[in-house]
Amino acid sequence: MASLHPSETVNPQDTKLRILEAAERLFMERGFAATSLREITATARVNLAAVNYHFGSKEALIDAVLTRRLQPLNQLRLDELNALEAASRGHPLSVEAILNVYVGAAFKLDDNPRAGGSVFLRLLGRAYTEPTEQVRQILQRQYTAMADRYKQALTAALPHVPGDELVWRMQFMFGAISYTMAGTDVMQLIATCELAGSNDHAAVTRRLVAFLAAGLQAPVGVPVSQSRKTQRAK
Amino acid sequence: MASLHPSETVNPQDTKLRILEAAERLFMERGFAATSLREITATARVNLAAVNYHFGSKEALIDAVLTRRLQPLNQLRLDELNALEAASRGHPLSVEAILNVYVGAAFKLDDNPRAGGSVFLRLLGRAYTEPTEQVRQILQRQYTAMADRYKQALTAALPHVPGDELVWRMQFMFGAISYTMAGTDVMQLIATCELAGSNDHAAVTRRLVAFLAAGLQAPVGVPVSQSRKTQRAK
DNA sequence: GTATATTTCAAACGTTCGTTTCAAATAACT
DNA sequence: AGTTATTTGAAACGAACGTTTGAAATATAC
Repeated sequence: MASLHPSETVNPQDTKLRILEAAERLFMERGFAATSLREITATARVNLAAVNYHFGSKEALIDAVLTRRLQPLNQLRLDELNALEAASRGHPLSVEAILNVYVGAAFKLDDNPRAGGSVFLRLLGRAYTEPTEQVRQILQRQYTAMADRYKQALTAALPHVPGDELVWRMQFMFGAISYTMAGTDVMQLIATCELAGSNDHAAVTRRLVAFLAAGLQAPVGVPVSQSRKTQRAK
Repeated sequence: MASLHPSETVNPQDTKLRILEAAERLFMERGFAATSLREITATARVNLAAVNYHFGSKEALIDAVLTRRLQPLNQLRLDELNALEAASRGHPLSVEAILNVYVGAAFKLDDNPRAGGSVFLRLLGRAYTEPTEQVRQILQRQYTAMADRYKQALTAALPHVPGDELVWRMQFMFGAISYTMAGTDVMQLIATCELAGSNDHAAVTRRLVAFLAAGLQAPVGVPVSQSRKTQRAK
Protein backbone atom coordinates (compact mmCIF):
# COMPACT_ATOMS: atom_id res chain seq x y z
CA MET A 1 0.00 0.00 0.00
CA ALA A 2 2.87 2.34 0.75
CA SER A 3 3.86 2.03 -2.88
CA LEU A 4 0.53 3.42 -4.08
CA HIS A 5 0.16 7.02 -5.03
CA PRO A 6 -2.21 8.83 -2.60
CA SER A 7 -4.71 9.59 -5.37
CA GLU A 8 -5.02 5.87 -5.97
CA THR A 9 -5.96 5.00 -2.42
CA VAL A 10 -9.60 4.14 -2.16
CA ASN A 11 -12.09 5.29 0.40
CA PRO A 12 -13.82 2.26 1.93
CA GLN A 13 -17.27 3.59 1.07
CA ASP A 14 -16.12 4.79 -2.31
CA THR A 15 -17.10 1.68 -4.24
CA LYS A 16 -20.76 1.89 -3.31
CA LEU A 17 -20.91 5.56 -4.23
CA ARG A 18 -19.10 5.11 -7.50
CA ILE A 19 -21.53 2.36 -8.47
CA LEU A 20 -24.52 4.54 -7.58
CA GLU A 21 -23.30 7.42 -9.67
CA ALA A 22 -22.29 5.35 -12.66
CA ALA A 23 -25.61 3.52 -12.54
CA GLU A 24 -27.54 6.77 -12.27
CA ARG A 25 -25.94 8.17 -15.38
CA LEU A 26 -26.15 4.99 -17.43
CA PHE A 27 -29.75 4.32 -16.41
CA MET A 28 -30.57 7.82 -17.57
CA GLU A 29 -28.76 7.37 -20.88
CA ARG A 30 -30.01 3.90 -21.79
CA GLY A 31 -32.80 2.90 -19.43
CA PHE A 32 -32.84 0.28 -16.71
CA ALA A 33 -33.26 -2.87 -18.76
CA ALA A 34 -30.75 -1.90 -21.43
CA THR A 35 -27.97 -1.09 -18.97
CA SER A 36 -25.85 -4.06 -17.91
CA LEU A 37 -24.00 -4.45 -14.65
CA ARG A 38 -20.85 -4.86 -16.69
CA GLU A 39 -21.25 -1.39 -18.19
CA ILE A 40 -21.94 0.05 -14.76
CA THR A 41 -18.97 -1.56 -13.04
CA ALA A 42 -16.68 -0.70 -15.93
CA THR A 43 -17.77 2.96 -15.77
CA ALA A 44 -17.37 3.02 -12.00
CA ARG A 45 -14.02 1.23 -12.31
CA VAL A 46 -14.97 -1.41 -9.77
CA ASN A 47 -15.22 -5.16 -9.98
CA LEU A 48 -18.28 -6.74 -11.55
CA ALA A 49 -19.13 -8.65 -8.40
CA ALA A 50 -19.17 -5.45 -6.34
CA VAL A 51 -22.77 -4.70 -7.31
CA ASN A 52 -24.08 -7.98 -5.96
CA TYR A 53 -21.85 -7.70 -2.93
CA HIS A 54 -22.91 -4.18 -1.96
CA PHE A 55 -26.50 -4.14 -3.16
CA GLY A 56 -27.54 -7.75 -3.57
CA SER A 57 -29.00 -7.61 -7.07
CA LYS A 58 -29.61 -5.35 -10.02
CA GLU A 59 -33.15 -4.74 -8.80
CA ALA A 60 -31.87 -3.59 -5.44
CA LEU A 61 -29.42 -1.29 -7.20
CA ILE A 62 -32.23 0.33 -9.16
CA ASP A 63 -34.10 0.83 -5.92
CA ALA A 64 -31.06 2.41 -4.28
CA VAL A 65 -30.41 4.72 -7.23
CA LEU A 66 -33.97 6.02 -7.21
CA THR A 67 -34.47 6.24 -3.46
CA ARG A 68 -31.19 7.97 -2.74
CA ARG A 69 -32.28 11.24 -4.32
CA LEU A 70 -36.04 10.87 -4.44
CA GLN A 71 -36.47 10.57 -0.71
CA PRO A 72 -34.64 13.85 0.10
CA LEU A 73 -36.31 15.60 -2.83
CA ASN A 74 -39.84 14.78 -1.73
CA GLN A 75 -38.96 15.45 1.88
CA LEU A 76 -37.78 18.90 0.82
CA ARG A 77 -41.04 19.43 -1.02
CA LEU A 78 -42.99 18.53 2.10
CA ASP A 79 -40.86 20.62 4.44
CA GLU A 80 -40.95 23.72 2.28
CA LEU A 81 -44.69 23.52 1.78
CA ASN A 82 -45.18 23.15 5.52
CA ALA A 83 -42.87 26.10 6.14
CA LEU A 84 -44.73 28.21 3.63
CA GLU A 85 -48.09 27.43 5.18
CA ALA A 86 -46.76 28.13 8.64
CA ALA A 87 -45.39 31.46 7.50
CA SER A 88 -48.64 32.52 5.85
CA ARG A 89 -50.46 32.33 9.19
CA GLY A 90 -53.89 31.27 8.06
CA HIS A 91 -53.90 33.05 4.73
CA PRO A 92 -54.48 30.50 1.97
CA LEU A 93 -51.51 29.98 -0.29
CA SER A 94 -51.66 30.97 -3.94
CA VAL A 95 -51.43 28.29 -6.59
CA GLU A 96 -48.25 29.92 -7.88
CA ALA A 97 -46.63 29.75 -4.47
CA ILE A 98 -47.41 26.05 -4.13
CA LEU A 99 -46.13 25.31 -7.62
CA ASN A 100 -42.99 27.31 -7.04
CA VAL A 101 -42.15 25.19 -4.04
CA TYR A 102 -42.80 21.95 -5.86
CA VAL A 103 -40.94 22.78 -9.06
CA GLY A 104 -38.28 24.81 -7.30
CA ALA A 105 -37.33 21.90 -5.07
CA ALA A 106 -36.41 19.83 -8.10
CA PHE A 107 -34.20 22.53 -9.50
CA LYS A 108 -32.57 23.07 -6.11
CA LEU A 109 -31.54 19.46 -6.36
CA ASP A 110 -30.20 20.25 -9.77
CA ASP A 111 -28.26 23.34 -8.70
CA ASN A 112 -26.64 21.73 -5.70
CA PRO A 113 -23.48 20.07 -7.01
CA ARG A 114 -23.42 17.96 -3.88
CA ALA A 115 -26.84 16.59 -4.77
CA GLY A 116 -25.84 16.20 -8.39
CA GLY A 117 -29.40 16.15 -9.50
CA SER A 118 -29.20 17.15 -13.13
CA VAL A 119 -28.68 13.59 -14.21
CA PHE A 120 -31.18 12.27 -11.73
CA LEU A 121 -33.97 14.59 -12.82
CA ARG A 122 -33.79 13.24 -16.33
CA LEU A 123 -33.77 9.72 -14.98
CA LEU A 124 -36.76 10.49 -12.80
CA GLY A 125 -38.73 11.97 -15.66
CA ARG A 126 -38.28 8.74 -17.52
CA ALA A 127 -38.95 6.52 -14.56
CA TYR A 128 -42.50 7.89 -14.44
CA THR A 129 -43.37 6.04 -17.60
CA GLU A 130 -41.39 2.91 -16.75
CA PRO A 131 -43.50 -0.18 -17.32
CA THR A 132 -41.87 -2.47 -14.77
CA GLU A 133 -43.85 -3.15 -11.65
CA GLN A 134 -40.79 -2.71 -9.48
CA VAL A 135 -40.15 0.90 -10.51
CA ARG A 136 -43.84 1.72 -10.23
CA GLN A 137 -43.83 0.52 -6.64
CA ILE A 138 -40.74 2.53 -5.76
CA LEU A 139 -42.33 5.69 -7.12
CA GLN A 140 -45.60 4.97 -5.38
CA ARG A 141 -43.82 4.49 -2.09
CA GLN A 142 -41.94 7.76 -2.49
CA TYR A 143 -44.82 9.87 -3.80
CA THR A 144 -47.94 8.92 -1.88
CA ALA A 145 -47.56 11.14 1.16
CA MET A 146 -46.17 14.06 -0.79
CA ALA A 147 -48.85 14.00 -3.48
CA ASP A 148 -51.60 13.79 -0.87
CA ARG A 149 -50.16 16.76 0.94
CA TYR A 150 -50.02 18.84 -2.24
CA LYS A 151 -53.52 17.81 -3.19
CA GLN A 152 -54.68 19.15 0.14
CA ALA A 153 -52.83 22.43 -0.37
CA LEU A 154 -54.12 22.81 -3.90
CA THR A 155 -57.68 22.06 -2.79
CA ALA A 156 -57.47 25.01 -0.41
CA ALA A 157 -55.98 27.21 -3.11
CA LEU A 158 -58.58 26.19 -5.71
CA PRO A 159 -61.94 26.20 -3.93
CA HIS A 160 -63.86 26.33 -7.20
CA VAL A 161 -62.29 23.12 -8.56
CA PRO A 162 -64.06 19.89 -7.53
CA GLY A 163 -62.00 17.06 -6.11
CA ASP A 164 -62.15 14.67 -9.06
CA GLU A 165 -61.36 17.47 -11.45
CA LEU A 166 -58.36 18.47 -9.37
CA VAL A 167 -57.00 14.94 -9.42
CA TRP A 168 -57.10 14.98 -13.20
CA ARG A 169 -55.43 18.37 -13.33
CA MET A 170 -52.70 17.16 -11.02
CA GLN A 171 -52.23 14.26 -13.38
CA PHE A 172 -51.75 16.70 -16.25
CA MET A 173 -49.47 18.77 -14.02
CA PHE A 174 -47.23 15.83 -13.13
CA GLY A 175 -47.06 14.96 -16.80
CA ALA A 176 -45.92 18.40 -17.86
CA ILE A 177 -43.40 18.60 -15.03
CA SER A 178 -41.82 15.19 -15.39
CA TYR A 179 -41.74 15.57 -19.14
CA THR A 180 -39.87 18.84 -18.71
CA MET A 181 -37.56 17.28 -16.14
CA ALA A 182 -36.84 14.35 -18.40
CA GLY A 183 -35.46 16.97 -20.74
CA THR A 184 -36.17 14.75 -23.66
CA ASP A 185 -36.27 17.96 -25.61
CA VAL A 186 -38.94 16.40 -27.72
CA MET A 187 -39.85 19.73 -29.19
CA GLN A 188 -36.26 20.11 -30.17
CA LEU A 189 -36.42 16.76 -31.88
CA ILE A 190 -39.93 17.13 -33.11
CA ALA A 191 -40.01 20.63 -34.46
CA THR A 192 -37.47 22.74 -36.20
CA CYS A 193 -37.01 24.97 -33.24
CA GLU A 194 -35.06 25.06 -30.03
CA LEU A 195 -35.96 25.54 -26.43
CA ALA A 196 -34.44 28.86 -25.50
CA GLY A 197 -32.56 28.93 -22.23
CA SER A 198 -33.24 25.40 -21.11
CA ASN A 199 -30.34 25.67 -18.70
CA ASP A 200 -31.78 28.71 -16.93
CA HIS A 201 -33.70 26.97 -14.17
CA ALA A 202 -35.27 30.14 -12.86
CA ALA A 203 -36.63 30.97 -16.28
CA VAL A 204 -37.93 27.45 -16.90
CA THR A 205 -39.56 27.44 -13.48
CA ARG A 206 -41.29 30.74 -14.19
CA ARG A 207 -42.61 29.49 -17.52
CA LEU A 208 -43.68 26.15 -16.14
CA VAL A 209 -45.39 27.63 -13.08
CA ALA A 210 -47.26 30.19 -15.16
CA PHE A 211 -48.51 27.47 -17.48
CA LEU A 212 -49.53 25.10 -14.71
CA ALA A 213 -51.14 27.77 -12.55
CA ALA A 214 -53.34 28.82 -15.44
CA GLY A 215 -54.23 25.22 -16.20
CA LEU A 216 -55.09 24.38 -12.61
CA GLN A 217 -57.20 27.51 -12.30
CA ALA A 218 -59.05 26.97 -15.56
CA PRO A 219 -62.81 27.48 -15.40
CA VAL A 220 -64.60 24.29 -14.54
CA GLY A 221 -66.93 23.16 -17.30
CA VAL A 222 -70.29 21.48 -17.17
CA PRO A 223 -70.60 18.22 -15.27
CA VAL A 224 -69.63 15.10 -17.16
CA SER A 225 -73.14 13.69 -17.15
CA GLN A 226 -74.40 16.63 -19.22
CA SER A 227 -71.57 16.53 -21.70
CA ARG A 228 -73.41 14.89 -24.57
CA LYS A 229 -76.15 17.46 -24.50
CA THR A 230 -73.61 20.24 -24.44
CA GLN A 231 -71.71 18.81 -27.36
CA ARG A 232 -74.81 18.50 -29.51
CA ALA A 233 -75.92 22.00 -28.59
CA LYS A 234 -72.94 23.29 -30.53
CA MET B 1 -54.60 -28.45 -46.69
CA ALA B 2 -57.97 -29.94 -47.44
CA SER B 3 -57.77 -31.76 -44.14
CA LEU B 4 -57.45 -28.55 -42.17
CA HIS B 5 -60.44 -26.94 -40.58
CA PRO B 6 -61.18 -23.57 -42.20
CA SER B 7 -60.53 -21.67 -38.97
CA GLU B 8 -57.05 -23.11 -38.93
CA THR B 9 -56.12 -21.95 -42.37
CA VAL B 10 -53.74 -19.08 -42.21
CA ASN B 11 -53.89 -15.87 -44.14
CA PRO B 12 -50.57 -15.31 -45.89
CA GLN B 13 -50.23 -11.85 -44.32
CA ASP B 14 -51.46 -13.09 -40.98
CA THR B 15 -48.07 -13.85 -39.47
CA LYS B 16 -46.78 -10.33 -39.91
CA LEU B 17 -49.93 -8.87 -38.36
CA ARG B 18 -49.92 -11.25 -35.45
CA ILE B 19 -46.34 -10.35 -34.70
CA LEU B 20 -47.11 -6.63 -34.87
CA GLU B 21 -50.00 -6.92 -32.46
CA ALA B 22 -48.25 -9.18 -29.99
CA ALA B 23 -45.20 -6.91 -30.06
CA GLU B 24 -47.33 -3.81 -29.57
CA ARG B 25 -48.92 -5.21 -26.46
CA LEU B 26 -45.76 -6.66 -24.96
CA PHE B 27 -43.73 -3.53 -25.69
CA MET B 28 -46.40 -1.57 -23.86
CA GLU B 29 -46.41 -3.92 -20.90
CA ARG B 30 -42.66 -4.37 -20.47
CA GLY B 31 -40.84 -1.88 -22.63
CA PHE B 32 -38.77 -2.43 -25.74
CA ALA B 33 -35.54 -3.68 -24.21
CA ALA B 34 -37.19 -5.99 -21.71
CA THR B 35 -39.36 -7.75 -24.29
CA SER B 36 -37.72 -10.68 -26.07
CA LEU B 37 -38.50 -11.95 -29.52
CA ARG B 38 -39.26 -15.29 -27.95
CA GLU B 39 -42.05 -13.78 -25.84
CA ILE B 40 -43.41 -12.00 -28.89
CA THR B 41 -43.41 -15.01 -31.17
CA ALA B 42 -44.85 -17.21 -28.45
CA THR B 43 -47.68 -14.74 -27.86
CA ALA B 44 -48.32 -14.43 -31.58
CA ARG B 45 -48.08 -18.21 -31.95
CA VAL B 46 -45.60 -17.99 -34.79
CA ASN B 47 -42.11 -19.32 -35.21
CA LEU B 48 -39.23 -17.48 -33.61
CA ALA B 49 -37.48 -16.97 -36.93
CA ALA B 50 -40.55 -15.26 -38.39
CA VAL B 51 -39.58 -11.90 -36.90
CA ASN B 52 -36.23 -11.82 -38.61
CA TYR B 53 -37.75 -13.18 -41.80
CA HIS B 54 -40.57 -10.62 -42.04
CA PHE B 55 -38.94 -7.60 -40.45
CA GLY B 56 -35.19 -8.24 -40.54
CA SER B 57 -34.34 -7.45 -36.94
CA LYS B 58 -35.80 -6.49 -33.60
CA GLU B 59 -34.97 -2.84 -34.29
CA ALA B 60 -36.91 -2.96 -37.53
CA LEU B 61 -39.83 -4.53 -35.70
CA ILE B 62 -39.87 -1.68 -33.19
CA ASP B 63 -39.88 0.75 -36.08
CA ALA B 64 -42.76 -1.07 -37.75
CA VAL B 65 -44.81 -1.21 -34.54
CA LEU B 66 -44.46 2.52 -33.96
CA THR B 67 -44.83 3.68 -37.54
CA ARG B 68 -47.87 1.56 -38.30
CA ARG B 69 -50.17 3.60 -36.10
CA LEU B 70 -48.24 6.82 -35.65
CA GLN B 71 -48.17 7.69 -39.31
CA PRO B 72 -51.98 7.51 -39.74
CA LEU B 73 -52.52 9.24 -36.41
CA ASN B 74 -50.41 12.26 -37.23
CA GLN B 75 -51.76 12.35 -40.76
CA LEU B 76 -55.25 12.52 -39.28
CA ARG B 77 -54.14 15.35 -37.04
CA LEU B 78 -52.83 17.25 -40.03
CA ASP B 79 -55.87 16.58 -42.20
CA GLU B 80 -58.40 17.57 -39.56
CA LEU B 81 -56.56 20.77 -38.72
CA ASN B 82 -56.42 21.68 -42.39
CA ALA B 83 -60.12 20.91 -42.76
CA LEU B 84 -60.96 23.03 -39.74
CA GLU B 85 -58.98 25.97 -41.03
CA ALA B 86 -60.53 25.63 -44.45
CA ALA B 87 -64.01 25.59 -42.92
CA SER B 88 -63.38 28.67 -40.80
CA ARG B 89 -62.79 30.78 -43.90
CA GLY B 90 -60.24 33.21 -42.60
CA HIS B 91 -61.50 33.41 -39.05
CA PRO B 92 -58.66 32.44 -36.69
CA LEU B 93 -59.22 29.17 -34.88
CA SER B 94 -59.66 29.10 -31.13
CA VAL B 95 -57.09 27.36 -28.99
CA GLU B 96 -59.74 24.95 -27.80
CA ALA B 97 -60.66 24.00 -31.35
CA ILE B 98 -57.03 23.25 -32.20
CA LEU B 99 -56.53 21.21 -29.06
CA ASN B 100 -59.76 19.29 -29.62
CA VAL B 101 -58.53 18.19 -33.01
CA TYR B 102 -55.13 17.14 -31.68
CA VAL B 103 -56.33 15.28 -28.62
CA GLY B 104 -59.47 14.01 -30.28
CA ALA B 105 -57.50 12.34 -33.05
CA ALA B 106 -55.71 10.17 -30.53
CA PHE B 107 -58.92 9.04 -28.94
CA LYS B 108 -60.47 8.36 -32.33
CA LEU B 109 -57.64 5.92 -32.81
CA ASP B 110 -58.56 4.46 -29.47
CA ASP B 111 -62.26 4.15 -30.22
CA ASN B 112 -61.83 2.57 -33.61
CA PRO B 113 -61.55 -1.17 -32.98
CA ARG B 114 -60.01 -1.53 -36.42
CA ALA B 115 -57.23 0.81 -35.36
CA GLY B 116 -56.97 -0.86 -31.98
CA GLY B 117 -55.27 2.14 -30.50
CA SER B 118 -55.86 1.74 -26.79
CA VAL B 119 -52.76 -0.35 -26.39
CA PHE B 120 -50.78 1.79 -28.77
CA LEU B 121 -51.56 5.05 -27.01
CA ARG B 122 -50.04 3.76 -23.81
CA LEU B 123 -47.05 2.52 -25.73
CA LEU B 124 -46.69 5.89 -27.43
CA GLY B 125 -46.88 7.78 -24.17
CA ARG B 126 -43.97 5.75 -22.93
CA ALA B 127 -42.01 5.95 -26.15
CA TYR B 128 -41.76 9.71 -25.64
CA THR B 129 -39.38 9.21 -22.76
CA GLU B 130 -37.52 6.31 -24.32
CA PRO B 131 -33.78 6.86 -24.05
CA THR B 132 -32.67 4.90 -27.11
CA GLU B 133 -31.54 6.92 -30.06
CA GLN B 134 -33.49 4.71 -32.44
CA VAL B 135 -36.88 5.43 -30.90
CA ARG B 136 -36.07 9.13 -30.64
CA GLN B 137 -35.37 9.23 -34.36
CA ILE B 138 -38.58 7.41 -35.23
CA LEU B 139 -40.61 9.89 -33.20
CA GLN B 140 -38.76 12.83 -34.67
CA ARG B 141 -39.43 11.58 -38.18
CA GLN B 142 -43.11 11.17 -37.44
CA TYR B 143 -43.65 14.40 -35.51
CA THR B 144 -41.67 17.13 -37.22
CA ALA B 145 -44.15 18.20 -39.88
CA MET B 146 -47.15 17.80 -37.61
CA ALA B 147 -45.67 19.76 -34.71
CA ASP B 148 -44.59 22.57 -37.00
CA ARG B 149 -48.08 22.79 -38.43
CA TYR B 150 -49.65 22.98 -34.97
CA LYS B 151 -47.14 25.55 -33.85
CA GLN B 152 -48.19 27.69 -36.77
CA ALA B 153 -51.88 27.29 -35.93
CA LEU B 154 -51.29 28.01 -32.25
CA THR B 155 -49.23 31.08 -33.09
CA ALA B 156 -52.22 32.48 -34.95
CA ALA B 157 -54.55 31.60 -32.09
CA LEU B 158 -52.24 33.08 -29.45
CA PRO B 159 -51.00 36.39 -30.83
CA HIS B 160 -49.95 37.62 -27.40
CA VAL B 161 -47.59 34.69 -26.77
CA PRO B 162 -44.04 35.15 -28.13
CA GLY B 163 -42.54 32.36 -30.20
CA ASP B 164 -40.02 31.06 -27.71
CA GLU B 165 -42.61 31.06 -24.95
CA LEU B 166 -45.00 29.13 -27.16
CA VAL B 167 -42.40 26.45 -27.85
CA TRP B 168 -42.00 25.92 -24.13
CA ARG B 169 -45.74 25.78 -23.61
CA MET B 170 -46.06 23.23 -26.38
CA GLN B 171 -43.39 21.22 -24.60
CA PHE B 172 -45.50 21.32 -21.43
CA MET B 173 -48.55 20.47 -23.51
CA PHE B 174 -46.97 17.43 -25.12
CA GLY B 175 -45.86 16.32 -21.67
CA ALA B 176 -49.33 16.48 -20.19
CA ILE B 177 -50.88 14.77 -23.20
CA SER B 178 -48.45 11.91 -23.58
CA TYR B 179 -48.43 11.37 -19.85
CA THR B 180 -52.21 11.09 -19.92
CA MET B 181 -52.06 8.81 -22.94
CA ALA B 182 -49.50 6.59 -21.27
CA GLY B 183 -52.21 6.05 -18.70
CA THR B 184 -49.61 5.30 -16.12
CA ASP B 185 -52.24 6.39 -13.67
CA VAL B 186 -49.49 7.81 -11.58
CA MET B 187 -51.93 9.73 -9.47
CA GLN B 188 -53.71 6.47 -8.85
CA LEU B 189 -50.45 4.96 -7.73
CA ILE B 190 -49.17 8.04 -6.06
CA ALA B 191 -52.11 9.33 -4.14
CA THR B 192 -54.94 7.65 -2.34
CA CYS B 193 -57.43 8.62 -4.97
CA GLU B 194 -58.68 7.41 -8.31
CA LEU B 195 -59.08 9.00 -11.66
CA ALA B 196 -62.80 9.15 -12.17
CA GLY B 197 -64.03 8.01 -15.57
CA SER B 198 -60.68 7.38 -17.19
CA ASN B 199 -62.43 5.30 -19.82
CA ASP B 200 -64.72 8.12 -20.88
CA HIS B 201 -62.65 9.60 -23.66
CA ALA B 202 -64.95 12.52 -24.25
CA ALA B 203 -64.76 13.51 -20.60
CA VAL B 204 -60.98 13.17 -20.48
CA THR B 205 -60.63 15.18 -23.65
CA ARG B 206 -62.78 17.94 -22.21
CA ARG B 207 -60.74 18.08 -19.01
CA LEU B 208 -57.43 17.93 -20.82
CA VAL B 209 -58.36 20.56 -23.38
CA ALA B 210 -59.64 22.93 -20.72
CA PHE B 211 -56.42 22.56 -18.76
CA LEU B 212 -54.15 22.98 -21.77
CA ALA B 213 -56.10 25.87 -23.26
CA ALA B 214 -55.79 27.80 -20.03
CA GLY B 215 -52.10 27.00 -19.79
CA LEU B 216 -51.37 28.03 -23.35
CA GLN B 217 -53.31 31.25 -22.91
CA ALA B 218 -51.70 32.16 -19.62
CA PRO B 219 -50.59 35.77 -19.29
CA VAL B 220 -47.03 36.23 -20.49
CA GLY B 221 -44.73 37.43 -17.74
CA VAL B 222 -41.88 39.85 -17.85
CA PRO B 223 -38.97 39.12 -20.19
CA VAL B 224 -36.40 36.72 -18.85
CA SER B 225 -33.68 39.35 -18.65
CA GLN B 226 -35.68 41.34 -16.12
CA SER B 227 -36.61 38.36 -14.02
CA ARG B 228 -34.25 38.92 -11.13
CA LYS B 229 -35.46 42.45 -10.55
CA THR B 230 -39.04 41.25 -10.54
CA GLN B 231 -38.31 38.46 -8.12
CA ARG B 232 -36.62 40.79 -5.70
CA ALA B 233 -39.37 43.33 -5.97
CA LYS B 234 -41.64 40.87 -4.23
C1' DG C 1 1.53 -9.07 15.76
C1' DT C 2 -1.86 -12.18 15.33
C1' DA C 3 -6.64 -13.14 14.46
C1' DT C 4 -11.01 -11.74 12.60
C1' DA C 5 -14.01 -9.46 9.55
C1' DT C 6 -14.66 -6.97 5.45
C1' DT C 7 -13.91 -6.01 0.76
C1' DT C 8 -11.90 -6.92 -3.85
C1' DC C 9 -10.83 -9.82 -7.66
C1' DA C 10 -10.66 -13.11 -11.68
C1' DA C 11 -13.10 -16.76 -13.28
C1' DA C 12 -16.80 -19.37 -14.14
C1' DC C 13 -21.80 -20.62 -13.57
C1' DG C 14 -26.25 -21.54 -16.10
C1' DT C 15 -29.63 -18.73 -18.82
C1' DT C 16 -31.36 -16.07 -22.15
C1' DC C 17 -30.70 -13.06 -25.85
C1' DG C 18 -30.96 -11.81 -31.24
C1' DT C 19 -29.76 -14.01 -35.16
C1' DT C 20 -28.68 -17.63 -38.64
C1' DT C 21 -29.13 -21.97 -40.99
C1' DC C 22 -31.25 -25.14 -43.96
C1' DA C 23 -34.64 -28.49 -44.79
C1' DA C 24 -39.70 -29.07 -45.09
C1' DA C 25 -44.04 -27.17 -46.19
C1' DT C 26 -46.93 -24.13 -48.63
C1' DA C 27 -48.20 -20.86 -52.28
C1' DA C 28 -47.82 -18.99 -56.88
C1' DC C 29 -47.03 -19.42 -61.61
C1' DT C 30 -46.94 -21.51 -66.48
C1' DA D 1 -49.26 -31.09 -64.00
C1' DG D 2 -44.58 -29.65 -62.71
C1' DT D 3 -41.47 -25.78 -61.50
C1' DT D 4 -40.33 -21.88 -58.92
C1' DA D 5 -40.73 -18.63 -55.18
C1' DT D 6 -42.30 -17.77 -50.69
C1' DT D 7 -43.04 -18.90 -46.03
C1' DT D 8 -42.62 -21.88 -41.92
C1' DG D 9 -40.17 -24.92 -38.80
C1' DA D 10 -36.76 -27.04 -35.46
C1' DA D 11 -32.29 -26.51 -34.13
C1' DA D 12 -28.29 -24.37 -33.27
C1' DC D 13 -24.99 -20.25 -33.25
C1' DG D 14 -21.97 -17.02 -30.52
C1' DA D 15 -22.55 -13.28 -27.44
C1' DA D 16 -24.03 -11.09 -23.42
C1' DC D 17 -26.67 -11.32 -19.37
C1' DG D 18 -27.16 -11.51 -13.82
C1' DT D 19 -25.25 -14.09 -10.42
C1' DT D 20 -22.12 -17.14 -7.65
C1' DT D 21 -17.77 -18.83 -6.09
C1' DG D 22 -13.57 -19.08 -3.45
C1' DA D 23 -9.22 -17.34 -2.95
C1' DA D 24 -6.43 -13.07 -2.37
C1' DA D 25 -6.13 -8.60 -0.45
C1' DT D 26 -7.26 -5.20 2.76
C1' DA D 27 -9.06 -3.21 6.92
C1' DT D 28 -10.36 -3.76 11.80
C1' DA D 29 -9.94 -5.62 16.47
C1' DC D 30 -7.60 -7.53 20.17
